[in-house]
Amino acid sequence: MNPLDATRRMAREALGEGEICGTCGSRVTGLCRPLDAATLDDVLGEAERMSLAQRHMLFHEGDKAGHIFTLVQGTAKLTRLMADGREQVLGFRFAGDVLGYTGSDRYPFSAQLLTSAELCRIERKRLDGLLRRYPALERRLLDLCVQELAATQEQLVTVGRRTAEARVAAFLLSLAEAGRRRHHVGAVLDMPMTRGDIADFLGLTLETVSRTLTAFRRRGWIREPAHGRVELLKPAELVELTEGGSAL
Amino acid sequence: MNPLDATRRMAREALGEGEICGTCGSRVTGLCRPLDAATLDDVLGEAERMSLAQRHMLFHEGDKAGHIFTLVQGTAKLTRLMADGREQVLGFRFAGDVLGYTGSDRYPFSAQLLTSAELCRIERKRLDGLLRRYPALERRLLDLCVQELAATQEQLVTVGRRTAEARVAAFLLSLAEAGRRRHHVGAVLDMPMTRGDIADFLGLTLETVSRTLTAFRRRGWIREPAHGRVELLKPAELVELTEGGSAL
DNA sequence: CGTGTTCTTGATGATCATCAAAGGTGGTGG
DNA sequence: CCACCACCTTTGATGATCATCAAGAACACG
Repeated sequence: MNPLDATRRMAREALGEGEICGTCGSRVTGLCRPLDAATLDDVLGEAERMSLAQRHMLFHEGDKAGHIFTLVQGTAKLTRLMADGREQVLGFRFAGDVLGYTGSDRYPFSAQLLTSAELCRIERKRLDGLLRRYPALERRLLDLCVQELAATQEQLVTVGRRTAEARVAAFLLSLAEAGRRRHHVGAVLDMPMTRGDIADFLGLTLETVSRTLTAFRRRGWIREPAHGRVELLKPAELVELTEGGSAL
Repeated sequence: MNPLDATRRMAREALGEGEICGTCGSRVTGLCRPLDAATLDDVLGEAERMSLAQRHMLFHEGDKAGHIFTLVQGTAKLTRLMADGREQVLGFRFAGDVLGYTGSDRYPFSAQLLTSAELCRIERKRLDGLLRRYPALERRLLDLCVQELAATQEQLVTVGRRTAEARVAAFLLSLAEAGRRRHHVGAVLDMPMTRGDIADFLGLTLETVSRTLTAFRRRGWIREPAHGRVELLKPAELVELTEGGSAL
């Protein structure tokens, strides 16, 4: 008997919004969130679950876009490489996010895990078939794309018009927001990215990011109880910095 | 007799890729590009054509998202306002582009015309009905969204990791690229945006943009035969600047 | 022709990058 | 279990890039 059958049956039965899904995610987020039982069953039949180690490259910029991933557990960064070797981080992705959907047949950026991760992937051409059969899936993809676009535009404002301190503050707040979306409990956030990653995200150098974080720490605005963890002690101050920032 | 009938009949007959469409665009681009005759007929029945003057605000950030627009003729800028009044230009939009599709019920940014313009708009709830009836439309919207996302990511690289000169060069090249997409003929490009607009797009000040453009002019890389016009005389040099730029 | 807006150009200085080096941290293998 | 090594982080000193302030020139509009 196919080991998937049990989990599929489970999925078909437990399908409330954000419910647990045995095969595709700890909660039904990712692609599958709004699907009805029959559709989900079908989608899961085409999907493949996997565990990968920290630093694994899911795909490289320019690779053939063979799969769409949904991150079940863990964190990843999306990056574009410049001609001279420096990189721009386009964004970070967390549990429940979908990665690698493209219009063209090549990935326009790279995706690398920052932590070990669980994920679920589906072949691009299988997905195309599913999209044809289930318009709800296409709608879901459109919603996700619109959200990503909004987040990227927000990031453009941050990088284009804010001071170094305001950028770091905005980053910390976005971490907290991402935690909230994942129903994260507790005040301490995971921050698995290095200062270099953060710098490449914010258009700064790692030295500036480091200096800014220690400044925040000294002001009592944040706390770093362990490596890869932060707590925002004074979110209001961070927000104010973000808003008032006289950048240019 | 409804004056639309004639144009609709025309549209139904002439429907090759990029063909002329009497009601919705000088060419069938925008939303309607990949639609078959019956669908197009239906969509056009729900749409409304209009001419607007330079500087007209199509909508403001935070407004109720009542319409989706496709720009038939002219240029617009999309902007987000910061708390202190400065603005970030998220992008420029040209003939054939679609504006104002959102996941939420409010526009997340403002749209203002830089030139007088012709456009075609459709009510949001009518569009929703059409999307339900015609999956091809939803697919089209998804493709457009993916393209916008890619463009915004590219802009993030420009603003985050390039020098002032490289940013201006990238902007000029993107203008040329946009011209190409619209089958623009001739070497001289329209550039209806002010130095201030360009600065707000690139995360610079208008003075820096001005200085950089005069520098390019003095090097013989560009020419401005009239206000609101540019010609790229040495695109290769601009590309090199864009690539080699040691920014941070 | 006058007025408001946009553009250009200059002088000055702040922010943040660059270069440099030392202190931590985690991981690996002996 | 400890020691070593690679990588990440912190902190300092210096300077370049680009913002800011300022004023005049060119242009568009009524």
